[in-house]
Amino acid sequence: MSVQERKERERAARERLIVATARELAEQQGWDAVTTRRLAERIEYSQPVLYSHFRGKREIIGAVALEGAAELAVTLRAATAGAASEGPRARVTALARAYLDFAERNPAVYDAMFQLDGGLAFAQEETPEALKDGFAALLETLEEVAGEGVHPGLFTEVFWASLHGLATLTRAGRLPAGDAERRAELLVDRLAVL
Amino acid sequence: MSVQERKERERAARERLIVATARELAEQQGWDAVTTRRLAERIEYSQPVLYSHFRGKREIIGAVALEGAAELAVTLRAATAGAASEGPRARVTALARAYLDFAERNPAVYDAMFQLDGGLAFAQEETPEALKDGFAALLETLEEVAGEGVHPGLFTEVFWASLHGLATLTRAGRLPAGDAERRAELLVDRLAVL
DNA sequence: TTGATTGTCTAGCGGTGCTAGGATTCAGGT
DNA sequence: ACCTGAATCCTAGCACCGCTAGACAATCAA
Repeated sequence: MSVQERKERERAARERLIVATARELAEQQGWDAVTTRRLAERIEYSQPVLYSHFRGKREIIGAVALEGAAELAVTLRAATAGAASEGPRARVTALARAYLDFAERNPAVYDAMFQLDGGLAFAQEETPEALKDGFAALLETLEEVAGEGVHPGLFTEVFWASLHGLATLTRAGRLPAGDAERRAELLVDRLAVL
Repeated sequence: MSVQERKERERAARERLIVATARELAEQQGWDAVTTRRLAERIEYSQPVLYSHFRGKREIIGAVALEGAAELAVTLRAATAGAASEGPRARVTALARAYLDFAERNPAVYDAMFQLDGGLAFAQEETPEALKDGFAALLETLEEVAGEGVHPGLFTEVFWASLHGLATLTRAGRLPAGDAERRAELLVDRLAVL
């Protein structure tokens, strides 16, 4: 029994290594640079080993996305908890800032989650828990500022989409980088009902 | 002279053919299916011909993006002009609807403009006119609902980013498809100052 | 010790964007 | 009408991609 368990541990460790290496490489040089060859070389195994853990590159992206979603949820909750005693407005501002900050600091992970195809299901039954939890973290803070007669889930979707638009357009150079903070403020001011 | 002119006309026609074919292929089967080989085959020339018109695939995407930007500007102006006499609120709603509708109807073109790398400059001096004009079309309608003391350009950026977020997340399956209309309404309600 | 199972690798397939260099066509001068 | 040089276009090939078949070595059960 113990031998099997050790093997399973080693296998799990290698899988974590693959995901961590893919993420690292993507953050360093972009997802285009994450090829199966390079990835295999970095983990010091041959290419086919990757396929004994994941169906393909897309599933590796998906794994990075899940990891990122869990981190994002933690980050958002920490940010709103930090502003817990300062009223709803401060909480929402902190939430928006934390979200945009996460997207800026982890562009490759953010892409894996929301831009690339990681083969994950969204907004459905079979959506992975980590993703649902990320959305839940948003909802927890936003439901109190949704406004009367507005469905909190719907409001969260709109708020999230707006943040997502800001994050992606800013990072893709479609919006001037300097005014990011002012845009976020304006968004919070208008969307949140205080 | 006339010979040279004819050649130049033919060359321009072929360039239009390349862009139109790339766009068509992208809308039919996605940008992944737009390979230099397939594209060359469809226009009935060999691959290297593409490179006598464009530096590479990225520039072809850029050309499609410019075409799309011009169309988007026309579409948006037509939509707001159609609601010209119905007050600012109707105009903004028409604008938002037209934008989201464009993104939904022309996903490949929309991707070329805002998701993919077409090698274009944004929000800068050397930004192509078509892109500036697209932004101008948004601004024309939105500046009157920016609210007092809010810079119209900044407000337009925020509004645009929000629409962009809705468009991309919806199309990528990250948001449930059914409630698109309600989300758009909520967004307009909150952002526009009437 | 043997035989089967598991794990890993080498080698290779069909595809990608892109380009060097040769063949062909054609305009313009004699 | 013919030659010549330039412009045009294509064949063939490079290095790389994601992915996989099949050989080989290591490990375990009997």
